[in-house]
Amino acid sequence: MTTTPQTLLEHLRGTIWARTLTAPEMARVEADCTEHFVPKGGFVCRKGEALVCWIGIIDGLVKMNNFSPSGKNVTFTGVAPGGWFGEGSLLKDDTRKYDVIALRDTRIARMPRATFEWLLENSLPFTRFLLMQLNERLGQFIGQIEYDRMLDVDTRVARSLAAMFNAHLYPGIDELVPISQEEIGYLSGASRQRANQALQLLEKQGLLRLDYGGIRVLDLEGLRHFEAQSGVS
DNA sequence: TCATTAAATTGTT
DNA sequence: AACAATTTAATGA
Repeated sequence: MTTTPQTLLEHLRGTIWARTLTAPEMARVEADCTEHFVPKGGFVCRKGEALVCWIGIIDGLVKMNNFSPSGKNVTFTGVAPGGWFGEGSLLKDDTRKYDVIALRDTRIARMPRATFEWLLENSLPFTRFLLMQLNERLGQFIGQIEYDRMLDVDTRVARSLAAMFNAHLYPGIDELVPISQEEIGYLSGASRQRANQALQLLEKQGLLRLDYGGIRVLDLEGLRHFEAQSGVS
């Protein structure tokens, strides 16, 4: 089983955006990126911190705590191995708008801001990747604003998983993500029991399959558009 | 290689 | 939250 990338370099070469870079561009990325370890429960970065890096997840799992301007709306977004985040604040030359917390022991990669901006100016495919990712996030937020019944745990679980797989699935990586149901509970703000219940519902609908220690996504679109059903059909 | 044990994860109450 | 059942990982013969 090839579950986790072993080295920083291997991971960088396996990401979606890296595959579109030229050799010289890739060489600089590999030279500039550094690897860091964050223990379970630790902060990858905190709200209000100065922005210095674009951060990617090599191994482990983190959650982003996003606060809406109104202050109360706390939305959990998980980032799985292969996902990168922080570009929004980097582009706006702003401080971070959220806390990022490791749900388990996690290894992260940090790309210095200068490298990020250099890529942005020199690589069109990289820019295109960022546009796609920003658009995905925007769609998430709109969805959460539009439906005020986002209280449905089933829906939240489905959306959380779909969001993680957007970044993870494309390059033909495994559709199996090693994440325990307890961690899914953390991500969607529910108890483990409730997460289990939601997952079983989603499995019944053929959107995913439950494995020991992991989830296998069968229908990403279905997950993304899943809505809780009020009645029996 | 196979059997036993321990640890982690999951399903249920 | 607590319990039982199941799966994986680890250990030793």
